[in-house]
Amino acid sequence: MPLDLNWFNQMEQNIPRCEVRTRFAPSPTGYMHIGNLRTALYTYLIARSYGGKFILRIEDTDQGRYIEGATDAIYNTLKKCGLRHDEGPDIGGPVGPYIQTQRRDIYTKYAELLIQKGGAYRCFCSKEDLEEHSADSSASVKKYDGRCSLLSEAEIQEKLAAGLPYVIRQKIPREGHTTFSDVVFGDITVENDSLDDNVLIKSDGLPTYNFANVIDDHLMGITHVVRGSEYLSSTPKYNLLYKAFGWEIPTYIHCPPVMRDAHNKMSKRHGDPSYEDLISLGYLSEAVVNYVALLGWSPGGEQEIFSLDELIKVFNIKNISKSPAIFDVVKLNYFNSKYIAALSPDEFHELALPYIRNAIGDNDMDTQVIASLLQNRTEKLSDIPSMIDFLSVLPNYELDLFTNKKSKTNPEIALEMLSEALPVLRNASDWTADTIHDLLFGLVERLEIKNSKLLWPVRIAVSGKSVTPGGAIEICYLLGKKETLRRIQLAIDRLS
RNA sequence: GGCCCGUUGGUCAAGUGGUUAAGACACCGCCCUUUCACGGCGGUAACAUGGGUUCGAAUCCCGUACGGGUCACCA
Repeated sequence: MPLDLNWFNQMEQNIPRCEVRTRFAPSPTGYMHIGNLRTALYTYLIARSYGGKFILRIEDTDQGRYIEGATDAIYNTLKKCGLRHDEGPDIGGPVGPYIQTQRRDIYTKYAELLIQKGGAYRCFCSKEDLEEHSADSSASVKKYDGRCSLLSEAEIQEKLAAGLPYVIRQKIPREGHTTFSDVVFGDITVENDSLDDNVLIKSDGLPTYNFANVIDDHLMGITHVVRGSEYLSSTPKYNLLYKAFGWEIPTYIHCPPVMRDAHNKMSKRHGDPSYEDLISLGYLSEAVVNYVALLGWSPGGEQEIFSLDELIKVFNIKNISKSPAIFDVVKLNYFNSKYIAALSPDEFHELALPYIRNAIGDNDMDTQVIASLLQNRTEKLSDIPSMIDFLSVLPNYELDLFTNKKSKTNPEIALEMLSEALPVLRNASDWTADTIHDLLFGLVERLEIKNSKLLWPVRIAVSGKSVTPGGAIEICYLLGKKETLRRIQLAIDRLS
């Protein structure tokens, strides 16, 4: 069947030119892991920093790994992170479709074209044949021996007529070497002999990544290919493909992996958090994005807190690191606490409220006050319940909590102080933080003591914890008069 | 195993032949403080290793070690 050259010309004419175009091309195989998110971020940043376009493409050619709903997870994550795409399956664009399974015919046609150009060939070897061939060689490397590339036209027609299933393989030159240039890693040269005749079109008719990414990147006018460094070793093959088609080679930017420790990449299997996991743990999207940007890239200066817009301004491909970076949740905590502290009181209250309710239930407490006490000491929202659980239920605390050398108190002194405080608080005319403050500080004055000598025992008695958000006064206020008096009385009873 | 790539404090990292080798997190100490935290100040801690090249190497070259990636009809 002759190829329709007009069709190819039309495809080529549709390609946008003369602007920077990048693409994020995930497979819908599950959740968005951190390495993926970072690749998406860098891809977005490169497009935006050059004033170019950021394209989303779904690579779903492996139907066996397809997971329902994964595509939505991708849209949601990109949206929440502020990585707005200019073209994609959901919003269309000039070079769609943007879902690979919908481009099936395109790949088939280009594969035929490539065969005609001598860059590919049909392979009729079955899986069993392949096993046999590799069993021949003692080496552990199983490289296809290319026997089907030697088939005569008559033999091919015969097999085709017989309805034999086949794949289309890339025809790699036996000699010479291939060099490609990567912005991060520099020039890399490999012997063509070390490359395999990989499958381009599978027997189900769908392309492999090896083929689809080259076709799509070209047809979609992608100028900067951003991807993980695991693709470094197959990039020479892609260059050979571009060369066979006579296409311009894009700029490559390979990013080093994000690791869980020195030896392993971040992975769900090891229980490492995905983006979604981090959000549900109470991390702010902006903080995650900011932190992730700094894993494998450095702005050079001393500033570390950057909004997305600021990142666009300072991002530079040249500063992407070659070596893997270990994801450090402790440092993420720091970033998150910074972002939480920078929230307006109302914003924080709104975000924290579900977590506060989780700890205090329907209790009629002033959640605005609770939030204000929490805001500058919260690393992640999910820490909140355990920080304020004492407000609803007094923990069983040890009496030696009353001992504190800086406040110069111990159980004995605590008993004395609480016995003084109880009647004073009982006589409170109303129950505001100001009133409680005045009452307790009046007592401090009367007893001629350091205020911490009184306030430490009171705080322990009403909270039952050595570490609390807020001090004695705020806690008494939140608890209400009745509960405050009950807890102090309880402490006195236990100390007596 | 072959091929490719990497290696600055515990972690993220700056550094591109001459620096007291930044900064951040973490850690430790001090100050502040009604606790913790926040904030402020200070401190401990690094160029994987052996050879070159050079007047001079974290920076350039070679080897070694260690680590990562890849070698699928997965991406």
